[in-house]
Amino acid sequence: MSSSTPEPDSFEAVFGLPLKSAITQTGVGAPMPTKGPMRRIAHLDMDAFYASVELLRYPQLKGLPVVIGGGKKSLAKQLNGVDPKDWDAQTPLDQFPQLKDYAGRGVITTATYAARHFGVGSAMGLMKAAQLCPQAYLLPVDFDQYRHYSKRFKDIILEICPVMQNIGVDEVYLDFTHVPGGQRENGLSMAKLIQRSIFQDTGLTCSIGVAPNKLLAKMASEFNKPNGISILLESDLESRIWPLPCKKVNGIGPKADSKLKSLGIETIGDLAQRSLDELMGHFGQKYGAWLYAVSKGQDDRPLETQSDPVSISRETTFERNLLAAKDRSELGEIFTRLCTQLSLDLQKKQLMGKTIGVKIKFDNFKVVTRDQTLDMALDQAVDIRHAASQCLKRIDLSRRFRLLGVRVSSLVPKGQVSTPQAQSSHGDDVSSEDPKRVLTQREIQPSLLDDAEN
DNA sequence: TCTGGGGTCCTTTTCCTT
DNA sequence: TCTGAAGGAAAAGGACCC
Repeated sequence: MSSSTPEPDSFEAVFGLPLKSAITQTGVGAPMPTKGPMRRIAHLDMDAFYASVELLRYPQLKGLPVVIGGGKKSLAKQLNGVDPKDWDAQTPLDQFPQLKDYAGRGVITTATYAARHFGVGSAMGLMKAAQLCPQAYLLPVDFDQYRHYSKRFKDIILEICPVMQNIGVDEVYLDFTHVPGGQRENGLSMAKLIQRSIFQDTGLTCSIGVAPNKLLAKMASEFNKPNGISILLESDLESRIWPLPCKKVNGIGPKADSKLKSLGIETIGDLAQRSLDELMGHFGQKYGAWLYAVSKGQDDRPLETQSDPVSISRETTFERNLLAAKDRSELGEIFTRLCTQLSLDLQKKQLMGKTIGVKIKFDNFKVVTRDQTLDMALDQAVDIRHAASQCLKRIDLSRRFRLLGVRVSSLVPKGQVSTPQAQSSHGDDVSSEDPKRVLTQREIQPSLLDDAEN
C-alpha cells in the first residue's frame, strides 16, 4: 500500500508518513505542532448506534420508522411467530412486527431518525410510542451484534490514536495531544481521518468534537450531529458554550437543572455569572465547586485508558407486579435465574465478589436496596442466592413489587482470592460443582420468599 | 413520557470501635 | 457500666449516564 501513491485521504497522504511508522515512531518524522502541544481531546459518539447497526442488517428498513427495545427476548417471536434469528436482508417488510400489534410492558431503547420525527424516543414506554407512531417497525435488542461493531470501530480508532477511554458501547474519548498529526488544524485532520476510516470499514457514521478537555469535547460532539465534526478552542467558550442550557453539561441531570432554574440559572453563561461561594452554598462544596469550574470550561480529568468493574448486577422487571406471599414460586424462579446469570457473568469475567446485594422496586416505584459484605469472595449461583436471600429478609415485602435485582460488588480477580468452597456458608457442598449446573428443586424451594417473610 | 437494564460515583446515615 | 466524642467502614439512597 505505502509503496504506491497513497490514497488522497489516507493517513500517509495527510500526515506524510505511513500510519504504522507514525504510531511506532511517535514524533519521529511526524508533523508536530510549531508551538507547544495544545491539549486536544476528542469525544467520539457513534450516530444512533444500535439503530444504524440494525439497518446494516436490514437495509429494507432504511428510511422507515424503526424502534428497538421491548425488553423481552421473545418479543418479536410473540408478535408474529417469526424468530428474529431467521430474519435477514431478504426478509420481506411484512414479516417485521409493527408497534400497532404490540400490547405490553417495556420501553424503547432507541429509535431511527425516521421514527424520532414522530416524537418517539429513548426510554419511552412502548404503548406511548405505539400511539405516536403505530406503523413503526419493532426490533428486539441484539447486544451481541452491537458489541461486535463496538469492538470493530474501536479497533480502527486504536490503530490511529492509541490513547482511548471507553465510555460504554458507542462512545470514546481520545487524546490527540501527542499523537503525530493530532495538532493539525487543531485536530480536524485527525478527526476526519478517524471518521472516514470507521465509515469505510463498517458503514457507520459518527460525530466528533475536539476541544481542550473532556467536558468541552463531549459538548462539541453534539454540535454537528449526525456525521459531523466540531473543533472548539478555549476562546470559543463565551460564544459557543455559554448560550447552551445547563442540562447540556454531562453531569447536570433533571434534578440539578430544575434547582438551577429555580435560582434563575438557565444557561451555562448564567452559571458563569455566579460566585463560587453562592454555588457551594446551594449545591454543597464538591458539586458547587464543580459547577463553578464547568461554567468556566475547566476540566483537567485525564483519560482513563483502563478500568476495572466495580460491580456486576442483573435485574428484571416482571410482566406484572408480584406479591411475595402469593407469587412465591414465580419469584423463586426469577430469583434463581438472576443469581445464575450473575454467576455466569462473574465467571466469564474471572471475577468474584464479597458484597452481595438485592434491589426491589415496589409498585409505587420506590426502590429499596439491601446488601451485605461477607468474609470471602464468591461467584457460585447457590452462594450468591443464599447471601441475597439473607438481604431480602431485611425488606418488608408486604406490598407488590415490579422489579427484582441482584448485585455483586467489592470485586476481586479470581485466583487472587481464597474461595468459599472449603466452608460453604449454607452447608451444601455445591460450590465446587459445574457453574452451569441447574439448581435443584431442594435448593430453590426453601426459597427467598419463605425466608423473607419471617 | 409513565417510567428498562446496566453501570458509576457521591452523600448521608448507621453501626462499630476506641 | 454508662456517656460522649471521634473516626472509619459498611449500608442505603439517590443522581446521573449510556
